[in-house]
Amino acid sequence: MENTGDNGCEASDDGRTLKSLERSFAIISELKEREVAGVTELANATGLSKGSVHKHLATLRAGDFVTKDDRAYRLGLRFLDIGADVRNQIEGNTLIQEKLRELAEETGETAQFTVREHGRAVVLYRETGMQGVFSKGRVGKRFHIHHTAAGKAMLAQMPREEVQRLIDTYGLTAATENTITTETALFDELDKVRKQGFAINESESTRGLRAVAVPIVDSDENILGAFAIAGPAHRLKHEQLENEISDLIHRSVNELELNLAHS
Amino acid sequence: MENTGDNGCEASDDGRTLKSLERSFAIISELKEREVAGVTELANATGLSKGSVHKHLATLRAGDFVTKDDRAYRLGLRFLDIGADVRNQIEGNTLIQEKLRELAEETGETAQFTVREHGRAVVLYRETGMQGVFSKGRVGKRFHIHHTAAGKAMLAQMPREEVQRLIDTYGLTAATENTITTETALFDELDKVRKQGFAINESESTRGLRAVAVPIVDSDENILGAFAIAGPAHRLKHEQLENEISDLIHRSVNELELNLAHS
DNA sequence: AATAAAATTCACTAATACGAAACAACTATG
DNA sequence: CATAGTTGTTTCGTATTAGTGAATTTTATT
Repeated sequence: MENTGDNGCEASDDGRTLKSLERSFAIISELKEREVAGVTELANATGLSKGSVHKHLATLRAGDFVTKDDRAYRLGLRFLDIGADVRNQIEGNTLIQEKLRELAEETGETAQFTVREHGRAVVLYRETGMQGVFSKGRVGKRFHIHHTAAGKAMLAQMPREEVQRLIDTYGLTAATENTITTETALFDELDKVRKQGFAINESESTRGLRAVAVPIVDSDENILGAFAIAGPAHRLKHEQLENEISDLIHRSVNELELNLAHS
Repeated sequence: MENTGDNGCEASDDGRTLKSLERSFAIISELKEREVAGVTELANATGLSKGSVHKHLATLRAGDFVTKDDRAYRLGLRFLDIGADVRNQIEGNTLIQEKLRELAEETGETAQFTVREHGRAVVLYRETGMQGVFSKGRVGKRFHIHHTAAGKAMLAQMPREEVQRLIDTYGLTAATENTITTETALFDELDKVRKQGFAINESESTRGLRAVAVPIVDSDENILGAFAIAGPAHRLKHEQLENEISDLIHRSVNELELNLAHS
């Protein structure tokens, strides 16, 4: 696995941020990767002293952000508590879940609702159909926005200069040999998406994974997110995605948009 | 709504914790309750200066724990990212979801998988059946352990002195007029639960809500959590819970325990 | 356009987070 | 069973830095 700098926790030395908090983030980050770790291990990983790491962990523990069994520290469920709360704050979340469920049932594949946050695409809800789980993309997972169908669907709704800004900030990193990595290719793709009304992901994030996505916008043209259906390339043929499946998603998105407008 | 001190974020003045981190927690806590807030509002709420709150928010923002639109600060999806990751670390999570789904489908009600963390019961997974959502208990939500069927199911599996310790630490706060609030009543109830093999919640956490729960233990007697079915009292009759539904959950739990033992 | 309010930046200082080392608790090993 | 070797926890002095309050910039309001 290449390090694309995903868990951005480099300490910044300008005086505009709290260093101690950043150190906590670093500890959390390391703990996330390791699932379970001890004080010494984390001290080595972060470059902090054992005593300091201990203090951080003790504080995080008091806030339920970290658990400790014996000498094994883990991340706690407070993150889920807050995360689920944040997720439930978006309007129409129950409706969104219902629609996803319909989609998952009708297609038998995985249906996802994705939003963007900063420059990333984040999967907020996920329902899997009968065909079972073809994972990648668990809830909460953050993707580079140009790697995913949902991401491209959202980008296509954004003004060109905003897309440009995202490119300038985050670049166009590759995930597979199919990933779009040049500006011109991306803008061409977004034009196509805009014309079609849906975006397709042809193994651009994971080899063997296909997906279609349709953007969701409210009456004020705000991008709320995107619905997507994803599955293994051997089950989901390209023509299916372009026809039946994109139609299904469109129908769901339209119904959702209508319902949201009346509330 | 009474303040039971749920979001425990009182600053402790012993030198064993990081004060600046605790202040961040306080800000996060306030932000969670308000959904959206500005610097001044948070400064007033926490008693910190505007400048300081700003610095905290800037740092949290850099870590994707907070988002800012215009002058509106909100909690970010990083919490969901980490939370979902923590949740997925528990063994057999896919199996658990499958079983919940079966249960939700068979009963038409809401099926939940709950674990304990520290003295609380936390809903980790949740599947809703056709009868629709009778909410309370979204994913990640933390309950006082004696308020819920799942909590009582887990307590019944714990050694008496550990239960005692929890009571001593957290007390037996009331949520409704049915909540068990005395030690003797609780221990009696746990005896009953142990004999029956399931726990019932008769409007002990929310008026009009009934639930049954069965504990899940592994081959080493470790308590992994509990499965529960919950729904409105008018749909779920007491006899149903004691008979058909508790049997259904038992079957699922047994299958799950078996599967977990072989891995 | 003018005024008000809120967010951000700045400089200074008191608070405190950090590191190093001592101490305690637990593991492994002979 | 004793001893050496880890690992976690606590203590303490000090350098760092987090916080305050005011100045400055930005955004909203009249």
